[in-house]
Amino acid sequence: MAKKQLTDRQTRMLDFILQFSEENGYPPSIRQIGKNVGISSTSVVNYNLNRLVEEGYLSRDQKVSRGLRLTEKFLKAAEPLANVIRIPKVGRIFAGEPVPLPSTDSPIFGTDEAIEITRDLLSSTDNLFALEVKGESMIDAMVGDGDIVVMKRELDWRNGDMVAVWLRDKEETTLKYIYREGTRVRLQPANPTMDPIIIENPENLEVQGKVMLVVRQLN
Amino acid sequence: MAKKQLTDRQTRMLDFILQFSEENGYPPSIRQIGKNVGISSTSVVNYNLNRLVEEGYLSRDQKVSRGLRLTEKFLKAAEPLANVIRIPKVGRIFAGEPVPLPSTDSPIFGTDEAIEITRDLLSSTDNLFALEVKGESMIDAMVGDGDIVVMKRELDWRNGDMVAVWLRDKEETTLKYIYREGTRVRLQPANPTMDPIIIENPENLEVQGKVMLVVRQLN
DNA sequence: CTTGACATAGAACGTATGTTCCGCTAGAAT
DNA sequence: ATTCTAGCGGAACATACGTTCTATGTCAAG
Repeated sequence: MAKKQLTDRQTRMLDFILQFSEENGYPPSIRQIGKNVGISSTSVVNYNLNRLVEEGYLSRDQKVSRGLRLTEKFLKAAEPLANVIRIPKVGRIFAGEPVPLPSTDSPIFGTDEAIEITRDLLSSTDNLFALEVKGESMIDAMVGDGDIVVMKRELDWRNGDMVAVWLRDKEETTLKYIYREGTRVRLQPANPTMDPIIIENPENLEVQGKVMLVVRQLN
Repeated sequence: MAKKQLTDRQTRMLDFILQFSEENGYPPSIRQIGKNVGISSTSVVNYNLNRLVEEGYLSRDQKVSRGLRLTEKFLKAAEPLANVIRIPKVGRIFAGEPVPLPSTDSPIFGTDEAIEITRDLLSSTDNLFALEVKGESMIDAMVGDGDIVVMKRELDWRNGDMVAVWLRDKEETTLKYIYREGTRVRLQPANPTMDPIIIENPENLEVQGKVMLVVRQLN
C-alpha cells in the first residue's frame, strides 16, 4: 500500500467515478471516464485505474465492463462518516460481581450481540462496550432493571465522571459520580436525595469503566 | 404503472439484481442474470427486464452494459428501511407544566432540533417526539435532569405502559407506569422503593403520551 | 550523454454484452 | 376450429468495452 500523492487526474477520476455511480446506479466505463476527465486514450485511463487500485482507492474486476468499485478507504474519506456505530454487548452488570469487560484482543465482530447507536449521542466512539443492567441494585444511579449502559474502557478518570467501580471490601459493583478529594475518593449517587460514599483507602476501589450513555427501552 | 403480479422469475431477478449489486458494487449483466435465475436465453432475460421496467421496478439505459438500476419503489419495498430515524425535539418537560405536544399538523421537518435514534431501539416509529427533562422532579421515574425521553403521541394506553400524565388537581406532570384498577387508576413509580399514587377520579388525569425510550448522555 | 521509470497517446484486437429476429408452445379469446 | 397474445429458447448480429502493443515525451539518476 503505497501512500503516494495522487495526481490531479487521478483525483478527478475518483470524483467522477463517485459522482457517476451515484447518478446512474452503476460505474462508468473506461471511455466515459476518459471523456470526462479529458483523456483521449483508453489505455491511459486503464493505466491510471490500475494506479488507483495499487493505492487502494478502488478495486477492479478484470474483463468485466464497468467492473470497478470504490474501496471503503476512499468512501470513508469522502463520506462525512457513517452516523451509526455498533457497540458490542458483552454481558450483564449487577451489584454482586465486577463488570464483565471485553477481552482486549477481541475484535468488534465475533460478538454476535450488539446495539446500534447514532454517533451524535456519544462524545467518543473508541473502546465502547455495552452492558445490560440486571436487577434493581443500581437504583441510586437512576438505572433500573433492563437498562443498557454504554461504557468506555478507560484507565484514568476525571472528577465528575460517572464510572462503574468495584468495591473490593464490599465486593460490590456500583455506578457513581466520582470525585477525588485529597487522599480520599467520594462516590456520589446520581440521585441527589441519596448520600455519598466516602472511600478512605483508594486501594479498595477499582474503576472499571466510564459510563457514556444510559438507554432505557420501554415496551 | 401497471400493478400486475410479478411472475416467480421476475421476483427472483429482482432479488438477484439487488444481491449482486450489493456484493459487487455494480449491476449484473444480462447473461449473469440469466445464468443465476435459470434462463438460457438472453432474449428472455431482456424480455423480462423490459417487463419489470414497465411495472416500474427498475429503469434501464439502452445499449449500456449493466445499464440498469433499481427504482426507489422497489428499494423501499425490499430494504428493511433506513435504520436511523429523526425525532423532533419539541421542548422540555418538568413537573410544573403539561407536556408540550407537537402541533399535529407540523411536519417532521421544519423542526430544526431533532435527535437521531437507531430504529432497533424502538418498537414503533410513528408519532414520536422527544423532550428534554428539566430538573429533578422526575426522580421517582428514575429520570434525571438532562435526560431525553422519547414519547409517542397516542390516545389510548394499556396496563403497564409508562406514560406522561398531567394531574389536573395537583397541576403536575409526572412519568409513571399506569394501571387501570376498576374505576380507579394506579400510577406506579418506576423506582420500586416508592409508593404508588391512586387516582380515584380518572377525570383528574390526562395522559399526554407514552414513554418509549429514555436516553441519558453522560459528558 | 545514456538509461530507466513514469506518464501519455493512438491504434488494433478480442470478447463481453445488449439487441434483434425467427420459431415454438400454451392458453385465452373469437 | 382459428386467431391472438404472453412467455420462452436459440442463434446471429452489432458494438460497447476492456486489453494489449507500440510509440513518444519528460525527467531524474547513473
